[in-house]
Amino acid sequence: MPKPSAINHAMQKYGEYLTRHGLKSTVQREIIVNEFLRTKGHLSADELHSRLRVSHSSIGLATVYRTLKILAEAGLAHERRFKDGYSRYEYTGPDGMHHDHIVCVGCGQVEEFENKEIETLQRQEAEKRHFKMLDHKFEIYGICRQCQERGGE
Amino acid sequence: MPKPSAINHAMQKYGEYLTRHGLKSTVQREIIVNEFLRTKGHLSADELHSRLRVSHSSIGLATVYRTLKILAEAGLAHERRFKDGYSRYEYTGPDGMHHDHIVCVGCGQVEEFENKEIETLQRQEAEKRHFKMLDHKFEIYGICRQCQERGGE
DNA sequence: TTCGCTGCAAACCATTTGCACCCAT
DNA sequence: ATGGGTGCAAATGGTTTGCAGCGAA
Repeated sequence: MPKPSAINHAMQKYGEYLTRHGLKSTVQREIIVNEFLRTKGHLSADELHSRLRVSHSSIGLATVYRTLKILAEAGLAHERRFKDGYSRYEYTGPDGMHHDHIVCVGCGQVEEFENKEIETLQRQEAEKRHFKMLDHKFEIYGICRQCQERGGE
Repeated sequence: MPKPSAINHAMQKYGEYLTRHGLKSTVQREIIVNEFLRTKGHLSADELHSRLRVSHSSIGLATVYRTLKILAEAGLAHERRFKDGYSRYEYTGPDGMHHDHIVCVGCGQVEEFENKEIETLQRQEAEKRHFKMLDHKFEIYGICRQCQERGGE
C-alpha cells in the first residue's frame, strides 16, 4: 500500500483535474479513486468493481470504467494491456515514475522492474525525433523459471 | 517491400511450421501470407482483408484472423496493440530482429526505431529473472513535432 | 477417406453509451 | 436550477467460434 503522503498528493492532483475540467466530485468517484490508489498492482475495471462490491454494492461497473478513464487522463493511472484481453490500470506513485513489466506467457505472472539506463535511452530516442514524450510502455514476454522447469509444450 | 530472399525465407519457415503442427497448406493461406509478407507496416486483420478483397473477394475475414494467428505463432508476425483498439501485425524480417515504436497520440503516426543498447539491457533484465525471453514490446507515446507546432491540448 | 480448412453467420465479451433520474455546485 | 453523474440495460465492435460443406494429404 502506498504511503499516505503519496495518496494525499494523488487525491490533490485528482481534485485539481476535476476542477480544471468542470467535472464534479461525487461519493462514488471518491470511493473508487480511494480504493484504486491504495491497491497495489494491475487492476482491471472488473476487479476493482468486485472489490468495491463488498462494501459498496450499488456502484455500477460503468462508473468504474468512467472513473478509471478520468484517472488515466489526469495522469494518475497508466493503462496497460497485457495478453488476457483486459485493460489494466496501475497507480504509479507521485513522481510519475513507472516501472516496466516482464510477463510470463505460461502462467501469466507479471514481474516489475526499473532500469534507469533504459529510461534514459528512451528519452534520447524521443528527443532525437522531436517528440514530446508523455508515456511509455515496455513489456518483455517470456517463460518464467517455474514454467520452464514444469516443462512446456 | 522486403527483399525477395527475405520473403522466401519466411515462406519456408511458414511451411515448416505448418508441417510440424499437422496443418495444411491452402490457397487462401498462401494468398494471405504472401500479401502480409510483402506489405510493410502495421496491418490489422481488417486492413489486410480489405487489401485482398480487391483481387480475391471470396476470402473471409475469419480466415484472415486465423492465418494471422498462425503467423504470430510461427514467429513471423509480431502482434502490436497501439491505442486504436485494433490488433496490428507486423512482419519483422528473417532475422527475427524487431524495432520499437514511437507513437504520436495527436495524429496517430507511428515511427520506428532500433536501439541495440536497449535490446541488450532488456535481455539482461530477462536473464536476471531467469526468464526465457520470447518477445518484447516497447512503445513510446508522445506528441510529434507537427502536432506540437499545430498547438492543441 | 481422413481431418483440417473455409465462409458465413451467430456468439463472445470487454467496453461504451442512451436514458431517466439524482445530486453537487 | 443547471448540467454533469449514476446505474441499468442495451448497444458496440473487434475477434472468435459452430457448422456444413470443401479440399489437401
